[in-house]
Amino acid sequence: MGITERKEREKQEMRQRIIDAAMYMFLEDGYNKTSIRNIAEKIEYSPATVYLYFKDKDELLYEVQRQAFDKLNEAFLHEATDPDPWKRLEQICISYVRFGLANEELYDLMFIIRAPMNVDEKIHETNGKDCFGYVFECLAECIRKGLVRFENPQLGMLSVWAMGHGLVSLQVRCRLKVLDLSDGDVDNMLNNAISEYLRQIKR
Amino acid sequence: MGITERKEREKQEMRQRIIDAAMYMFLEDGYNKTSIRNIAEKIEYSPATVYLYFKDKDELLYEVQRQAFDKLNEAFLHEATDPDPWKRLEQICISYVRFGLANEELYDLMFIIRAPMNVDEKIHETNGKDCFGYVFECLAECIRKGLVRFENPQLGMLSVWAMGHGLVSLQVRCRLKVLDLSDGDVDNMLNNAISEYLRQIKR
DNA sequence: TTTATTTTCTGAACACCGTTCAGTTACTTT
DNA sequence: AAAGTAACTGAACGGTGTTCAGAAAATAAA
Repeated sequence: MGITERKEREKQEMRQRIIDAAMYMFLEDGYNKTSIRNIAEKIEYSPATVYLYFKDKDELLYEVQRQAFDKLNEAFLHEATDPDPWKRLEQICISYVRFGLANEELYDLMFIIRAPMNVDEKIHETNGKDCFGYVFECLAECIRKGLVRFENPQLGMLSVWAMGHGLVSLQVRCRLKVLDLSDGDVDNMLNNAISEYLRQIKR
Repeated sequence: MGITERKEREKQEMRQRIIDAAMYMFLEDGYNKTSIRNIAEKIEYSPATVYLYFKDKDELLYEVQRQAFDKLNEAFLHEATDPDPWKRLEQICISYVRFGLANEELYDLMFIIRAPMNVDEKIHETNGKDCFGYVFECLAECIRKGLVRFENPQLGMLSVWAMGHGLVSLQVRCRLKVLDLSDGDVDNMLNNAISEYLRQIKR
């Protein structure tokens, strides 16, 4: 009988509607300023209903995060496709920084926010794994072909990621104001910094 | 008459007592989990009293942050004193990362947390300015003496800072779990990453 | 010393938050 | 139509940052 299937489908649809509303609100106001009540209001349900589909706010955030990582992965698959691994690495770095600066709230809940990483150990084995793998594979190939001044791919990965994340997160959290630059100059500076770094790690 | 002076002194003492309690609680439980009520309880005053000395929670955080930056500056003045600017830069980087990893909650409210940077534009002109200046001066000297593969001191500053901050903040916010390393290995990896980076920017 | 004034402090409240649960409503099965 | 199940909600709990009228304490004036 198709009735249970329809029910299941409806359940998933409801779940997705909540996720979409959460995504919308998180992007609009950020994670902390968005309440379950806000999300419930947006989909015209009671706040309690949200808890029939998600254990708590963190689990909801986790689902939004998953979709955010899909979005970053998509960016990689569109903007970082050069067959030459070194050029691809360059594209990845530029793509990563661009993504972070263009989607500050999304970047925040992917890489900065505290919450969801404490939910469950196994979350790290899924969320963001594709993105990580894509970069790691590229970097490993660069190392194998001697295109880069790293020997250990894990160490290289850490270094590249730290630079990208450092640039984005300092900007996203307004710490670059001490540099006393105009808005356009900051963007330039960030791009220059990533280019400079790439030049430095190139063999 | 010394009575107004004593009053003023007492007011400052009270202020400091609140700051100390806040610092203690922030370090213990982090900024978000610490409430004004907790802080008030610690000093055995009513929550409302806190608001006689601080406009809001952010202003209180701002004062704690100021003392945190003093602490980092002290670390620099103790651990990064080599007369050779390049060696001093190395010491600064190592000192910075060590400080971040050893004082996660402090690092959090200095460089990661969102709140206090929105309080007032002029805050950035004071908090952390000393630390920033210390690093900047050192880097500028390195550039003047051609010890480093940078030309623009601002760009170099951004790069060095981004790397240091990237390493610390990824670790502090548990994003390095994807690397699948044991705790000791992470520490090693972070140290190696900073050494590797220094090698790469050295002329 | 007693009264008046100023300073310091607090209890209670406001509007929010995440979360739970008894009880209502809507749907499905008999 | 009645019984049973699934979906939903109103109201509450204990928490949050913050405000404010009024109590308490310290100082000044009489």
